Amino acid sequence: MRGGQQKSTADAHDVPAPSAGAQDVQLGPLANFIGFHLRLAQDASFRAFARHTGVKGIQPGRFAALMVLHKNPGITLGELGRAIARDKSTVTPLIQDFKRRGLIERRPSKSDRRRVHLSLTDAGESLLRDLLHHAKVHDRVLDTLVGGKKAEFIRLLRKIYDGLG
Amino acid sequence: MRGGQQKSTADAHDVPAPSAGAQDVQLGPLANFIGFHLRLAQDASFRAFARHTGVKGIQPGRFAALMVLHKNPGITLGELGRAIARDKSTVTPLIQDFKRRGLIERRPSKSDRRRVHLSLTDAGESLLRDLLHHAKVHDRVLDTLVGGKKAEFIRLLRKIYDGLG
DNA sequence: TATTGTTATACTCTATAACTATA
DNA sequence: TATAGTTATAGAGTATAACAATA
Repeated sequence: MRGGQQKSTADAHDVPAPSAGAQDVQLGPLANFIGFHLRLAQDASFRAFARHTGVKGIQPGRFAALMVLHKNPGITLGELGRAIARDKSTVTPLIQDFKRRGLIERRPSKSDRRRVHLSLTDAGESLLRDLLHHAKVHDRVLDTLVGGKKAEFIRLLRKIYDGLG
Repeated sequence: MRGGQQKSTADAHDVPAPSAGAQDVQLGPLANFIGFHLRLAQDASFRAFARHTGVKGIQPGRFAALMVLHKNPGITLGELGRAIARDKSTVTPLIQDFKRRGLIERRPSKSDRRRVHLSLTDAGESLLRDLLHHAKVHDRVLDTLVGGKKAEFIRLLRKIYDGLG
């Protein structure tokens, strides 16, 4: 949360864990709000993921973008933005950064010269594979925490973002 | 979430909904990652909440801080930071903003003159009640989406942030 | 020496608006 | 007129480090 996010937490002191030291703090109605717990869980998940991959300077949002590029070679900037729910003006600098790092190729469309088709380079694919490994390790921890309820849990999460969209 | 969030979305054009227009986009392993869905759900929830309360310039993080202040009058800045999992240097400007808006009172501790005890003013309590109303409306939507699985769902979210902390 | 809170600073993510070039 | 992408700019949220006051 994507928010707002934070700097590289990979080598940071020790970022306070959500709810750490909050034992003696009263939460009131908050404790019964799905949105509140959703925020804490996402925050924790983000930080944990960043501990794995932050070293590479790639955070969850970037990772998702790379994955979309991998699975949809030739996608345009606008399509990518819609896929990851970000404005095109947010996607442009992201793409520029990827380009600067040699992770993607830009191929101008022949049929519509306004468009640019994007795809991962070998370096991009390689980095993605590496990130995927870390992401799997990370998500295995989440899997363990969620236990046998994973399918149900994802179904509910999906209902939330489909329902609120 | 993380991290970084966005500007007041209350009166914005129409913020792209997560996964909107992503129908034809392939997600690959992402589709099976809890962390990915968690991020989308939190993003959607955040935006929906901001649609309700963004007008007041209060977003989920602020709301949570106000609630903690309400339920724990006299709490210190550091304690508040630990409760909402944010560094003290993040909390200071937050508190200053609350103060500027007349939402809180600062009472220097007698026993330890480094500390400052914080509590909501009448205006702060009033705003909180108002926000609480909006939050309830918002969370009722989430409740509906999640259906009878709410307790289980919150339990899993809590396991995630407790387990990753 | 250690802790509380402030300040200075910097970085990431995000968006709106205005623009260029195409269509 | 409408759309794809860029640029300029701004704001929110976050953190690290250095600091002053106090313990």
